[in-house]
Amino acid sequence: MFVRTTDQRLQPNRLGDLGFTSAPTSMVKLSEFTYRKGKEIFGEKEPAEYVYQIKRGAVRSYRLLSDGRRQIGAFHLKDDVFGFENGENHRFTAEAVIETTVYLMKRASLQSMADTDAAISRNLLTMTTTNLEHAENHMLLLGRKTAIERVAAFLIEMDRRTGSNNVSLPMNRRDIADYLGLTLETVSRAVSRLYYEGVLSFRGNTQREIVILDLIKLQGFDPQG
Amino acid sequence: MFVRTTDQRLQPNRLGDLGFTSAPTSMVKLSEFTYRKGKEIFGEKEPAEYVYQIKRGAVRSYRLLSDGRRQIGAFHLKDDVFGFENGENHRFTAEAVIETTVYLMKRASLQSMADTDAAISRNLLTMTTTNLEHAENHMLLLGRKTAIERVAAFLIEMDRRTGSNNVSLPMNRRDIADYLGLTLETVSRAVSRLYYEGVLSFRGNTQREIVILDLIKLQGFDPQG
DNA sequence: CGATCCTTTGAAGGACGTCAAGGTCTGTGG
DNA sequence: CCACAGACCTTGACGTCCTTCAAAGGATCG
Repeated sequence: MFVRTTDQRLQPNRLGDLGFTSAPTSMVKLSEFTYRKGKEIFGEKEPAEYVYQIKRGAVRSYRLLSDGRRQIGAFHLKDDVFGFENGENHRFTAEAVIETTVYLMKRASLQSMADTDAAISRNLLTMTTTNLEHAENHMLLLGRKTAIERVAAFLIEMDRRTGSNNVSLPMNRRDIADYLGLTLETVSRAVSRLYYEGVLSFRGNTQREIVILDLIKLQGFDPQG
Repeated sequence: MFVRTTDQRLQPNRLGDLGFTSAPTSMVKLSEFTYRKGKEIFGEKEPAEYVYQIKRGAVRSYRLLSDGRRQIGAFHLKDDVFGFENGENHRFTAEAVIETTVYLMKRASLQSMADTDAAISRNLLTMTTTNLEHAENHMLLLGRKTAIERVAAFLIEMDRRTGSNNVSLPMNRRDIADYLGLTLETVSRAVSRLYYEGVLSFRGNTQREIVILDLIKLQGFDPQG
């Protein structure tokens, strides 16, 4: 039988209470914008003028080495907040993985709100801590897990974040590889192996629509803890 | 000639202004404690009762996989603050790398101080952001850098943090390896190579006392940026 | 000054990367 | 509706960087 946990507490960046959707609109001007697939939302080292929340779509945040090697630090999905910086500049480049609509908020407004509202200030700390926890987990993955373990961990993460065993991946194999510190071929081989082991199958006629058939067995591939 | 930057702004966790050393002692009870080499200061998932600042010594923070694979997330050196958690429990195990004396402060005291003092609250956010930036840099290293690049980056980091080209490493090769996502043999080979390339030499009769002879050349091994 | 820990170095193996080819899916224009 | 181009994915063969295994030479400390 198939068991699913519904615990959503670890969902990263879900912060409707940051002021994006619930704050008095009299205080905050809330606009939105749509980016086509592949378009850059902001670049590394650019001034951090806005904070974003995803209404629809998916975003990748990454850094590059001088020779083009890329490390994706996080994928941002529906409702996730991203682009918040404590300092002046962005530390990542953010791009739309697919067509993506975001809510925008001026960082300066958020800062001033935080100065007067201790609750918002605490939320900024909570949000940063959530990002830190994600990065800490990812360091363990990148430093010490094998290819199959990384791919399993990725699928488990996507399963948890979408809250469904029908995982629709917006990103391609190269994006996944650059998130997991692998090559796209190694990711492909790992997914194939999980398919042949009966852990997952594909839906429709694309390899991006994945059905987790056996979450317990999948978790057995990831030695977390 | 040998060039050195004196920019210390990125020094992680240096927070004398957190209340550890400069706050009115009438408000805060400040005690200290000494741990012998190898002793655990706190364990993963334990309640986060105290926040620590290093008076003397060095500390490693790490997480384990079930089969014993270890990822060290950070080394904490003199003046660094560590063990601060926004949540209830520690997310890492912390151990003294060598004999280490720390200042202790009750987390609850810090929390209550933050509630009344916005400056302290901002410092907590800044500290968490500093940790996040370090983790982000480390993800790039673990995901996309080669062995020699990782070791070079590590030596550059230690050089910067100690503010001296005479780097005295408190940790052994295994610790370095577990920080860099490598094996101790690979670290040893990389250090040897840098020695034979004239980038560094050793001081005294131990391999832990390293002299950076050519920081520019060393930086050439690390493709950061 | 002996026991233990740490580091280096060599040799061999393996996991993942690289290179290459072919298949599938999607969108577009005829 | 079909043809075609381009993007994406899989799979195989081979290469390589790092790990594993092993041994020997310091360094440290009782």
